Amino acid sequence: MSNFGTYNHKDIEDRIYKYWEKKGCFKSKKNKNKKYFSIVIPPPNVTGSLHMGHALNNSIQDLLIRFNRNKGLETLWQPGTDHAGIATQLVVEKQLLEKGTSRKKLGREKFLEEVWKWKEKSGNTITGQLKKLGSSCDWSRDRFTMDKGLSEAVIKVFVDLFNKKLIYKDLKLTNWDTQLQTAISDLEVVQKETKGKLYYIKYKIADDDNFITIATTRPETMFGDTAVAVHPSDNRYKDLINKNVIIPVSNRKIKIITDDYADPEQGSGAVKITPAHDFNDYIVGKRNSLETINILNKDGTLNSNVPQSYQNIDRLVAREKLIKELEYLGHLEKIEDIKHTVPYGDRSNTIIEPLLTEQWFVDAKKLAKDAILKVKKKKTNFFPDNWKKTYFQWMQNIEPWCISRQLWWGHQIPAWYTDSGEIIVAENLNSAKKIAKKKFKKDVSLNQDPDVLDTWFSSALWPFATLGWPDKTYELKRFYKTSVLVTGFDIIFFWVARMMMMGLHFMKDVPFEDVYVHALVRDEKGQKMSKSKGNVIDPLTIIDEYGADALRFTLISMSSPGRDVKLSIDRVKGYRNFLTKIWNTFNYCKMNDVFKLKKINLNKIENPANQWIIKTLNDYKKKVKKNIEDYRFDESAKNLYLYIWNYFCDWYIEFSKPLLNSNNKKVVEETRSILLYLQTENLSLLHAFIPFVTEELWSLSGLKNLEKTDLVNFNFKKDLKLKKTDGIKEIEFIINFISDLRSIKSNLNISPGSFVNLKIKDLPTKYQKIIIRNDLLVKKLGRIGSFDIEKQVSKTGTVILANNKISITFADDIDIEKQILILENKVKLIDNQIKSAENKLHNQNFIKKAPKEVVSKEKDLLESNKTEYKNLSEIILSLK
RNA sequence: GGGCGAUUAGCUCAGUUGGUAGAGCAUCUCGUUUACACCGAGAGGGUCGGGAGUUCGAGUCUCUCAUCGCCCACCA
Repeated sequence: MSNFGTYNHKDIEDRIYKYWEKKGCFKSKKNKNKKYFSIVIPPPNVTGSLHMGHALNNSIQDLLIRFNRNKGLETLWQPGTDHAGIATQLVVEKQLLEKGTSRKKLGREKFLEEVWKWKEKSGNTITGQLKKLGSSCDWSRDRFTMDKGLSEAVIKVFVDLFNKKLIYKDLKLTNWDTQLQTAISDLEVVQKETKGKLYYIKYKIADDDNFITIATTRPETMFGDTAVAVHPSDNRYKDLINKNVIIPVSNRKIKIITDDYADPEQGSGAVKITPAHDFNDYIVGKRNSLETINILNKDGTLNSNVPQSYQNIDRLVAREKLIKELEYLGHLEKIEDIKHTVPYGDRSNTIIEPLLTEQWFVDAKKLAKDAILKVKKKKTNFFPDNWKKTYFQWMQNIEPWCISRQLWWGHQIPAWYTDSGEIIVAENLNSAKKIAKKKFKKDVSLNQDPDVLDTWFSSALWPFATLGWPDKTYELKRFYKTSVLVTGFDIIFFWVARMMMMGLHFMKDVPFEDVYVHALVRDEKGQKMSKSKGNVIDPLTIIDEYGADALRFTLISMSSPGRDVKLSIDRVKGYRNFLTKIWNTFNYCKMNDVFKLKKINLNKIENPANQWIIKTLNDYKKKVKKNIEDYRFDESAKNLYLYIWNYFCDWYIEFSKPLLNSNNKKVVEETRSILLYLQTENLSLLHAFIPFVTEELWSLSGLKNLEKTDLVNFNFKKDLKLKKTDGIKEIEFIINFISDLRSIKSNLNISPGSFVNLKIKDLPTKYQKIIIRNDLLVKKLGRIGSFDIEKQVSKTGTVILANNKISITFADDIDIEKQILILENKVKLIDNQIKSAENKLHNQNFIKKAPKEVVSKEKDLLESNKTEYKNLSEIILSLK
């Protein structure tokens, strides 16, 4: 076959991935270079499936990993998945419900068996999808937050922090999800703006006929009231202080107290205090030694602390019932419509209740100190930099982290209780027993805490636990701290901050040097993708239609710092076209026997075009590499695209055609070698962005045999140093010349394909020589029949080419009028520029204060503009 | 209430110490020439959200206003 056919990603991607995996191409290869490069993957939910956010996140990571692998560094991309406690438990519970059974019916042990089954069944989905994307993780090191090693690490960390009093158990008001019936952390609560009602309720003063009015959005909690507070300086209520009021319906007596918390401006100025069901009231209650009365069951129904007729009714139903009764009893003063925010659980999407429960907490404030300090000292850097502000703001105001969850799926808390309620924390039952025996001097029966840990607790250990901690493995020594963490901003608090705290505490070093924070992927209109809106673009659909390479290149080129990625299919299509273009350059090379060469033979490069393309390649290679190192992936993709399409394809391949066709054997051989070299370089530079198509072309073209390695494990070549550079400027001139000529032809409505004859006047000898030396290129690309250098200029076709007057003899009739018009417009533009430059140069302040280079540049510009103005004016005159 | 960000061509976005505004897509015109029509050549299109200031000079720095987005906190 004379070429490689057409690019079709479907024939390539899966096959190539299997090849890489089978050959173990992603395993890190030990070397003595001090530098290394490592990334731990943000573990996706084990039962999840790939969405655009993952696709972006992993495209970037793979770009970095492959790039550094090609740089020859010892490289590790540590993969793994997360057990996603709540999410996974919910999924399995839903399945059980469909089967007519439930978690509770099965019991803990059986239920966990079901979850493990589901994990085994669906756990490979996300991994398979990451592979489809081309992710070059070292899968032989695949980890799971609930695997044996990680579970042991989790337990060890818990015990250690407990012993250092950085983990403790406390009875506190915590966010309670009444549907999932578990505590959740502050971060898992989302505040939603809601339309609500503000109820004004009259409480009767005891031993008096007067009333005091309190305002509340949650009247049902009045059964838990233990005081009414007014501001000490609020004269309206001066006489009522320390009097008792009677809670309607329940008829319980509570006291009117003073507290600064009561705001005279809000509501009626008197506020009910319900310490067991409101975070502010809880503090007020503590301050005033008030009783706390819990009125809620774990499922959100009212408990036995409320009047009988309200017991076991859901709080929201009870609210309606109570309002009716209050109205009937004459205690309801008025109802106002208000907007306020209501806390919702991020998983269950139900209203969260503050509830007094015993939970386990991490003393985050202490751990945060070092985590703040190390970022201030730039031991870890954020990209873009301003995310560190967000990080600081949160870390400096950090609250105790509630880590216990009343779930079954997760790491069970390694705490045991004696019958008398003593707590023993140990790594397992046996050591707990030993500790207990020592402590109590006898065998005692122990029951393990039924709760599990927040999933983020195990995720926080990810950067060192996956590398083998607490064992002192080679990988832990070699790859911690990791080079960079690639993540979305939505989990800076959930994950990044906590990894910093844990990493610093247990490893005494930051978990990553850099944190690259990427944006959210939105649809092309900038809307968040969501199932309900129906605007979700599934990466797998895109991969199927356009290929993973096209998707990767799109996402990378669109990820500019600090901006959301607005994904459009058109963009993907455009980059798929780019891949086809690359493919076709290989067909071109194949047709010209480039790949028959046994080796690249380049010493002194003689031909100007060949010198020029090597210079261009070197320039862009430098740019692209720097862009990647600066985390400017958008720029790197842009420069690569520009180099390949606009320089390599549009100019160099076109130049190479007449060169390969020439009779000069030396030129032909040199050009072939250059093409072979360029394609080697092109593929190696492109590989990290678009691994599949590049690896395929590498092998098809025979570069694999020539370089004796797969592209994935190829090390970048050193730049080819040019020994002769005299041709570079020549080609720059020729490109200008040809561009101008094409533009003129188009302006004159001359068909781009037709040949013209040129007569050149006033052309400095320097340029004459350039044109003569490169006449093959000029003639071919400029579609020029002949050119003569002469003194006489025919009136009809004088134009400016590359700043020189040149007359053209055209075969066809030409539209002189149009050309005159265009030239006149150009003259106007130049005239404006001349005026502006003259103004500047007449300005003494400019001359004095502007840097010399700027002034001299301005002078040069003025001169060249004046020349062009003169030339153009003459030509216009001659044409008329 | 506190913080962060955005506003540049019809659309999506670049524009890194202040020095004559760029790309891709879309549009229009022309075109089959050693790869590629998923292509080539050319062209049109912007008072850089409004206002003020600093400066010889502002898309870029400062202030202010407007609109939009996000995060945190509060909410009787």
